[in-house]
Amino acid sequence: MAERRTRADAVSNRVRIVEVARELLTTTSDLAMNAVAKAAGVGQGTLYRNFPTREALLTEVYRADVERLVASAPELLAEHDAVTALRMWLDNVADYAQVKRGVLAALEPASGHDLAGRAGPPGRRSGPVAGHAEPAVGHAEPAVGHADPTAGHTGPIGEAIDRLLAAGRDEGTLRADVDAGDVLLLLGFLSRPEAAGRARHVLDLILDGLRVR
Amino acid sequence: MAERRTRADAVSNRVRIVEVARELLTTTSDLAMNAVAKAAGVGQGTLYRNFPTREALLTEVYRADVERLVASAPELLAEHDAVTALRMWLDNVADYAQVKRGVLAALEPASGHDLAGRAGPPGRRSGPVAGHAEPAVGHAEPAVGHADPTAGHTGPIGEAIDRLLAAGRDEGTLRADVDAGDVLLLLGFLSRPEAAGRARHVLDLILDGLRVR
DNA sequence: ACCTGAACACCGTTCAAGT
DNA sequence: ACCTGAACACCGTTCAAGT
Repeated sequence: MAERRTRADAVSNRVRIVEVARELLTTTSDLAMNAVAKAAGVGQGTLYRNFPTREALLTEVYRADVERLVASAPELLAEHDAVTALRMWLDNVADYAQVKRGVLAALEPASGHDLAGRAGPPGRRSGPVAGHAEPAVGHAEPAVGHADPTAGHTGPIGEAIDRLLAAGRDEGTLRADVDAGDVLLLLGFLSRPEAAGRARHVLDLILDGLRVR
Repeated sequence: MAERRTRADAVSNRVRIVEVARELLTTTSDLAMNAVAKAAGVGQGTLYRNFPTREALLTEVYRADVERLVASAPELLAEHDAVTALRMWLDNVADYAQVKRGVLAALEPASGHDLAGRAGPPGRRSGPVAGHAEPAVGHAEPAVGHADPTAGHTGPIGEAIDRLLAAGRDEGTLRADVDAGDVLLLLGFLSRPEAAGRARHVLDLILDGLRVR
């Protein structure tokens, strides 16, 4: 008797939200939550129940792309040496960042709003403030303030990178003191608009720094 | 008869705004304009006349630090080879980014809001939308869409970097195909909170990529 | 079980009116 | 000449009330 079927309208709402969001992102890269709700023809509450954070929504929007990207890493490793595979994979990421204008940008931490208090006397103040769902690509759990031990769960993208790095380490062609977190930090430049024409070139520099001398 | 003295209250307002902003930035890294005006005890209009954009305000807040940073480049070059000088200079930048939490972050493009229209029937709609003053550090004039020719006026920081790069090029120790824009893009990682413990290490990787093999 | 939309607490920015 | 602050057009997020 468990596993009750979700209502049909609920399902269609969810997919419509994602579709609309994807479409809006081709134009705006900003993605105002209110705008998504309006464009999808649902109340804000519906939007928020389905996607408690903007990250959650973006994760869903780009899920297929991220999976493709992740899946390509072992495929490239099967046919090329690690350095070449890494290079090709990074080019894929760059292309992806190019096309999906603002994906990486949209997934950025969203800054402030975590000061807990605001000291507001009037109003609601009930649930937890928000709480960062896992981002689809790059930069997981900042754990603000203290450097977290166990360092790095960086999500599926991070695992793909680690696979490429490990292969290079085994070959002796990539530095052993580099992990996915380092690479993700370096890749952050792709989210900047100034990276437009230079992505390839900067990737050259990065890759050069990752190789053993 | 030109050069009329500015009113005393105007002057004190301006310096108070900057002081207050600097202080707020030690706590928040967010810097809401309204909050600055309130804390400084001035109307929003006064704030905006003095600093038409958030960048303009931040530039003023960090002017002294930026100048120090820029001035240190030739000093380092006088006493060390180019690679060492660059390395030390980058360490300085990292320290700076560490202490002034959110400087680089605060100076980021601020994303969207440039779609000109919004198609709003009611309301004002008068002056130009905004217009990006020059940032104090990193990433000048995106010129969204087209890769601008003449590539790179990257401000004083960019010039300091170019000086360091040129020295290395002359020595034959730094790659000739790298410019300040590349380095600024790579340095962007410093603005991410995840860079906290790893800044030095990632700088190692970057520097390695900049050296001739 | 799911939905809507008013309501709250914020933003940035402008501009009429004051001194 | 400079200032204030109300006002406008947005945000994100929550929650009472509906179906």
